[in-house]
Amino acid sequence: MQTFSVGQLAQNAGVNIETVRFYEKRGLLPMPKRTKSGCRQYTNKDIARIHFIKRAKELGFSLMEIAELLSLKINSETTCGDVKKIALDKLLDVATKIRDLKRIKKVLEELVTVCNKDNSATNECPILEALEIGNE
Amino acid sequence: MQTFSVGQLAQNAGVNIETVRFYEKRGLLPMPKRTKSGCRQYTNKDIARIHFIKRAKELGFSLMEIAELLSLKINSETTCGDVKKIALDKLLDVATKIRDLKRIKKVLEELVTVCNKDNSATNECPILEALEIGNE
DNA sequence: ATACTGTCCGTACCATAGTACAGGGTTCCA
DNA sequence: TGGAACCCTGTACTATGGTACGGACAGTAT
Repeated sequence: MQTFSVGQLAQNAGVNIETVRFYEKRGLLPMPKRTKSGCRQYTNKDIARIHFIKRAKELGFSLMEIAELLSLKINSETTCGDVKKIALDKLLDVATKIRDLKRIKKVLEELVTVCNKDNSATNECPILEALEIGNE
Repeated sequence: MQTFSVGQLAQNAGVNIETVRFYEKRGLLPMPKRTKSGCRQYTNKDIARIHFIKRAKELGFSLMEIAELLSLKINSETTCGDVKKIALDKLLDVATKIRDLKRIKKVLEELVTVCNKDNSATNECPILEALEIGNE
């Protein structure tokens, strides 16, 4: 089976070498086999694992949560329901973030629309005023 | 005019005392007047300013950007257009964040829907499988 | 042989947004 | 007059997700 050095793994997986070691320290990557001279030896599984980590990060999981997911995976005593629960929690988080950002977006849009005078002094800028007045 | 100690300001504005001093260090709050004994003396304006900061944070501005907005306000040479530009930039950011999160949400929803077996071992969990297969 | 590249490890550092704490001084009230 | 409660400063620490660097080996190329 093909093996990779840490540099090759990093290249293939699209991360930094330092990041690979960082992930290892954080328990996201298993301690790899070493060559006689002590260099890390990786396989395709490790590339897949880094892809998994990147994908999970895209999905809004923190490294700690990803470590959790990966440990669930290793420890097969846990059920699919456990994983589902984590995903559901995350779904809730994401939904909340979207809701909040939409509110933010709306205010910004209103502000930008109002702010049409390009050369008025800022002490009468509607953005600042709106933010100042708009606090509860 | 009524004045407030740093503790009272923190209380009224809903932040920590340390945060008030932290904001001062970062240039978000002006250096306040001091009593003879050296205690900071704040006014309603400072409360409003912290509300402004909190509001702007809610709107997705970083402390650095907020400092920028606040300095624009003080320095009246700058125009409303400058402020508008910052807000427009932020609007773009926010729109991107919403788009990404929606994508994430969709994937999570699909995953959770698929994951209906509550007692299957994790080595056949569709979420983990989907994440592993789902990398490009 | 020696220079170059890659890897090793540990440590320190980056930004962000604070929080905590040590070791003092001040103010207030009984 | 003494203690509680507040304030002062500066520094160090938290978490997150890495990045950078120094000094030492290893393997390869010319």
